[in-house]
Amino acid sequence: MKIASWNVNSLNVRLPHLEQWLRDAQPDVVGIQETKLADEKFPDALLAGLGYRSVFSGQKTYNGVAILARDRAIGDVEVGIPGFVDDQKRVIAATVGDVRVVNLYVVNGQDVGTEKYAYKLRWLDAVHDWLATELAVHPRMVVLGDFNIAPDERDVHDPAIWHDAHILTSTAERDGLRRLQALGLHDAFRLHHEDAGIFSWWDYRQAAFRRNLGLRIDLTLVSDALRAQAIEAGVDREPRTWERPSDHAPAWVRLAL
DNA sequence: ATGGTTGTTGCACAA
Repeated sequence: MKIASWNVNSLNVRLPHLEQWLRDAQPDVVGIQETKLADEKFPDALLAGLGYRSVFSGQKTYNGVAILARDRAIGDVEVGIPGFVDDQKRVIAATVGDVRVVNLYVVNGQDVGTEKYAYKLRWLDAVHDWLATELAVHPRMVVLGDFNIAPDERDVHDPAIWHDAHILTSTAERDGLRRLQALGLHDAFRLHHEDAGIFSWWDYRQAAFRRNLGLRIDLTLVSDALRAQAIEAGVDREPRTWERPSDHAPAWVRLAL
């Protein structure tokens, strides 16, 4: 069972890339972020034609998340963080087979010290408390998404720029991610790779992709109960080479299920 | 990064 996460940065623009990538990569489950589509505009019929059921929670212009699944029903769909009032559509969870899939579009946070940064930290706290209770109900869980946090120095191209006072790498953000991991959620990529310099996002500016000036901020976390079954993980750089790409590449994990 | 690029019921703002 191959499970992937991809921030498509507008599903309207990237739908041809998504179609191509579904054919190439053959994922069983995909969490999509930044669809930027209201629910009535979501291309569920088109995706069904490609063999994927979909559930989604979106809004125009910003945010928007979805879960796609092939050959398996999608059940128990939950949208948002219970008890956390938020107009921004950043969270969707559902059960696929016997795996609980939680798809997160983590707040970017703009800059350390801003109001958006404070919202990011509050939001991470709320996700932490929610997932702590969810894991008790659904021990077989994959939490994936655009985390907008690079876990450690191996996940940034230049630690002198991306340091403890910088957005996406600040100490408080990394502590927030570590608290999630401490619930028993393991970065599947790091279960199989120790190397630095494997990234999932490259800024559109400064020819960052060509120069591999990136960060690894798109993650697939597997719960304790699934850890031994996470047999392979990686980032698929290829869609980032295509014409008019998303700034993110798909991150994936393969479970022996 | 005082820079730069992409996306949007766009023309400023989010990333």
